[in-house]
Amino acid sequence: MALLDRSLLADMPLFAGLGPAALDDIIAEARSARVAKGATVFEQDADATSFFVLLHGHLQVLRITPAGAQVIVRYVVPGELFGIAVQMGRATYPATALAVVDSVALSWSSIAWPRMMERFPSLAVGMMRTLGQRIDDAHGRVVEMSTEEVERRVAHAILRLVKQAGRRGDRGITIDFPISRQDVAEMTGTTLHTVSRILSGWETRGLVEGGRQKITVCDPHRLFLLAENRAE
Amino acid sequence: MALLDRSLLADMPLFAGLGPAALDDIIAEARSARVAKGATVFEQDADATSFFVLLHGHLQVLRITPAGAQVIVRYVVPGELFGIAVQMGRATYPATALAVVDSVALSWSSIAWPRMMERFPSLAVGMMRTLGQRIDDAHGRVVEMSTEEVERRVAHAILRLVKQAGRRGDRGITIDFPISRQDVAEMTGTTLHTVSRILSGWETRGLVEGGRQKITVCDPHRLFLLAENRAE
DNA sequence: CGAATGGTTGAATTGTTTCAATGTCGGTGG
DNA sequence: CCACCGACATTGAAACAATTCAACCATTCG
Repeated sequence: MALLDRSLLADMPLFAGLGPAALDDIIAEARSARVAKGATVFEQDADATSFFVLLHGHLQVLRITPAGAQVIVRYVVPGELFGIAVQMGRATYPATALAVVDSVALSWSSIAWPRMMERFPSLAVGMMRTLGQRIDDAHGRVVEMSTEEVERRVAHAILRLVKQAGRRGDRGITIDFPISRQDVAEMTGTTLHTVSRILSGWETRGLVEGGRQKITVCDPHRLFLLAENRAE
Repeated sequence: MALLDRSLLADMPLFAGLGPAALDDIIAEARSARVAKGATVFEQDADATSFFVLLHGHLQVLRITPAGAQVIVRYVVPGELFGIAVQMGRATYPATALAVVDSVALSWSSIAWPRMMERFPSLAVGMMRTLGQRIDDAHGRVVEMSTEEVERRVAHAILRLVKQAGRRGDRGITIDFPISRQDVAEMTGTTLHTVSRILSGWETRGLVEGGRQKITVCDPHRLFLLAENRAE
């Protein structure tokens, strides 16, 4: 495997403002690990022994309710932090991180965090920004679920995924990892049946193109208008 | 008005671990302000010039959508931080804070925060804890809205309010500030009609007692079972 | 090739909203 | 002090969006 290099961290918001020497110090403490598709990096309620940065691949972060229902909290894309339970003052992970494709992550021991933060106080600022961003996203989702009906929620979810992980193709922009109707349902609080009907409807109207665990958005602008409920 | 005293901050998680001298320093920079019932402390999208601690009273934090729908993000109870947009790396407040009863808040200038944090690094840790708690709450709510039907969401919301702001009376535990059916609807993503029907139903069964802008929980345990969907 | 996983689509059902009407409480002003 | 107005609440009936139930098809993979 290639040697770990500070360039991996250089353009992450959390590490912005740190010099090369600092980045070298920080990366010297990191370990990297492969995660096979379908494997978990950590599981809900397990001891939060590490925190992570995704280098390669895509993860689902999901919560499972006592009743057994799954909810996808977010998708992690390369360059993002995840598993930051310690920083949140928690002893255990609040959710499970599952690789949806073969992935690679960098990890640091949780107990290293206080020391890192002491040496580089800007890490605390960056972490608060990250946490703040997550709060904002989560509140945005609460607002969405409170005020919008299913079709528009699905439209917003798809557009978010396209933005994060869209790959341009000749028929439109495709979400760059396998995603099932069930997954979309678990992101939007509905059933796979409803998602299937909605996507079929859109396909008829030329907005998207479906496929097994695949979604291609052919007309992002019209989908956006639909999501915002402005005419159509 | 009474002089500001460090004891106001002493038992807040954010300031835990700071000595008397530090608390004196911090409170010396604070200003206090009365907020009349119905007035706002700050409004959504306004410049985040200050951050706050509630000393007395109760606030609603609400988001308004472009379409005009309101969603109550949370209720602020005495001792809690609010308006911490700067710490989240934002220039503007993401929501509006509205006093539901006459209230008193302590405030600090946003520009004082970096200096405070530099002098007392434990503030950063405490703030990350607070932010983490908010993320957890918000995700919990997303899960709830994704997986539970309205009646149980309303039950959970009422139980949370009772826990935060319940006042023991002879007929049960009453929520200690005026709260309408519409408010409960805006917390749970439903309509005031549905909330009214649900509360009426509960009243018939002896679980709660209603009233104008008033909710008294007579049988918290049975309401809890209903919220958890375990028998009834 | 067979089994498993993912997807589609009709039909029936249901929880919730929408529409509408009416009632009640509390404060304000004549 | 009482009348009236506005805000809050209740409750029926109709409409509807989404779920549930069910059957079936397609694709992938071992």
